[in-house]
Amino acid sequence: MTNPDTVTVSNFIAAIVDADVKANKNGGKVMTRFPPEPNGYLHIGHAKSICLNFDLAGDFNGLCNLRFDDTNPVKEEQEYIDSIMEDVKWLGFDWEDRLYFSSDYFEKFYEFALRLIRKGKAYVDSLSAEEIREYRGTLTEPGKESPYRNRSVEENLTLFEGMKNGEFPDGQYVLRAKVDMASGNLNMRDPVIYRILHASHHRTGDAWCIYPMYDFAHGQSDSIEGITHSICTLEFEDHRPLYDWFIDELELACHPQQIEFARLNLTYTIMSKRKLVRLVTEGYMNGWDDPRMPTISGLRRRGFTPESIRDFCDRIGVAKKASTVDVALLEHCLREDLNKRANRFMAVLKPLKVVIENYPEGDVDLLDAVNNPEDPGAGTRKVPFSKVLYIEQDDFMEEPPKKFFRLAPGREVRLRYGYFITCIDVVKDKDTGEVIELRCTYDPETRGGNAPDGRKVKATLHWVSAEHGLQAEVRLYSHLFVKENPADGKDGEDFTAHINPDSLEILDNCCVEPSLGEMKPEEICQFERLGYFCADRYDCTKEKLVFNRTVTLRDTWARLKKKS
RNA sequence: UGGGGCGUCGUCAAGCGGUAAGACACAGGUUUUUGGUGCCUGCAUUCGGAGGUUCGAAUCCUCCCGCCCCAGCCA
Repeated sequence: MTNPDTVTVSNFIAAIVDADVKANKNGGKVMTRFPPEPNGYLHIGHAKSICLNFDLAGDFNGLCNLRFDDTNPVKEEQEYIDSIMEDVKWLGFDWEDRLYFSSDYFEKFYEFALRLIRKGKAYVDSLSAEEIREYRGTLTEPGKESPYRNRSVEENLTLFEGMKNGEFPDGQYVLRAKVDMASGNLNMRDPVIYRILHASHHRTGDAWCIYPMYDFAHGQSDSIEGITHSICTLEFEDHRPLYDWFIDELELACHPQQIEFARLNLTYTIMSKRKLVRLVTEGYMNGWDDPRMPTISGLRRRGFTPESIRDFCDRIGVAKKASTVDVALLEHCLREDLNKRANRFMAVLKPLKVVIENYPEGDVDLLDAVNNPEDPGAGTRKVPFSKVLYIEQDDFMEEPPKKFFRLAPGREVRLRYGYFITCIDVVKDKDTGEVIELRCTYDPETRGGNAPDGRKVKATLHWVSAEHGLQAEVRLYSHLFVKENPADGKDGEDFTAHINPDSLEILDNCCVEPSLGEMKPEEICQFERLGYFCADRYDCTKEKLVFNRTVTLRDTWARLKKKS
């Protein structure tokens, strides 16, 4: 809880709230809400909204509710409610006892509708959906009033009750607000506020067969909960006049202020729920929590920390300009967090066998390794060294280019925490010519990694003792799409055409140092020189180690290579 | 051609009439037993454009241009 006087107003919404608090609007109280529809999983765009709403409340001594906007039973499911609650909690936010559902207010909404009908501000329409569309007019032409617009209050009441009592099939009637068919704002052209839906609701079961539309539920829900600032995304800006109209016509005591901000877009991914659902149902992804998904559960499984996501949401800011944030910023926030907290280990993803010819057969040397150079408190561990090791295939080149510092024939390098070794011979497969083994010598004087004579090497390689290493599966993830904005469709292609065929590479013959055998599901770590990884939340067991690559380390060598 | 918004560095984003913050990215340098990290340096004479007001304009006015959203009985 922060003292409002010391709050740094970090965006235009906070500025509005700050001014309202200082002017003692709403008695100086602040109440916000995060209002997801349970029709899909939360993604990082929602995280922006969650952080905004909870932080706004937190910064101004207020509270933030979690409210499910569950007015459309045909699209909503309990599974989504469960996942949403889990994700919000995981992100680090707490709605305490303020878990609400729009469906809890169905009775009240019904009363509100009655009130409108009695005021002559709502009517039951017999027009079909197509007819309503035709009567609505176009962007440039005004709409026409429905012939049923002036039914008597009594007839409206009778019909609406009939709708409620299930006397009519879906689509037979709708209840519409009587606003203005000539408005330039389409939302004001007598919007439908109740439709007949003989569908079972995940919470109210079959109690209702009429359901309110978003516009007739959202603002009223806000009002009922005493929300002071109703934060939503830009596409609802056109709905604000309607939002205000309902609250005014219903003469509700609490009139929340709707404020809109631009939703988050990220490069190389998509954020639309409709598209995300397709990735899942059409089998492009292995579920909503596939580590390539921008969903909260996907990012979590990928190895992201809640702290890094919150930091990201802080840094991107809040404004009204439609924008696309470079995913590199998200990755930067991630690396910054992981660098401080991830313990380091050695893991060889694509093993190349190295035999140290002058190392005694059967000897094992337990070397000291630092767990996290950024955190002395993380301590040290022992790493076994022996005659036969694995190094990374990428760390050897038979004919090294100018700037390649790693191992090559005749060259000396350091094995991290181990010894200096020199490559004296290369063994190749007779048929394919592929390098299958390196013969090296080591310098016993360099134990730990320093030469007493002060001689330097240009590279330090990670390695794992063949005899002691553990076999592991490693899943290498990269950007889901090859195109910066897969959804722009300007090339006439469906967004699925831009899925990165290499977004997942599974390596099942990796060799990792013994201490990694202790990793618990979801535990994060760094594989030195490679990246940050986590033990897969579901698949990693003692018997079968499975690691997900969360993000690579910044790799200046890779960039150099790419340039040339 | 209706209504509602938005245009400040490659990408986000401060700025609110007194002479363009910051972050990411990028480019150099430095440190380093991770080509990681850290540290240092550089990176908008200019704010979509054109006029105008003013001693002074990204900030005020006018016109123009561009982009986004809206014609679900979705949210």
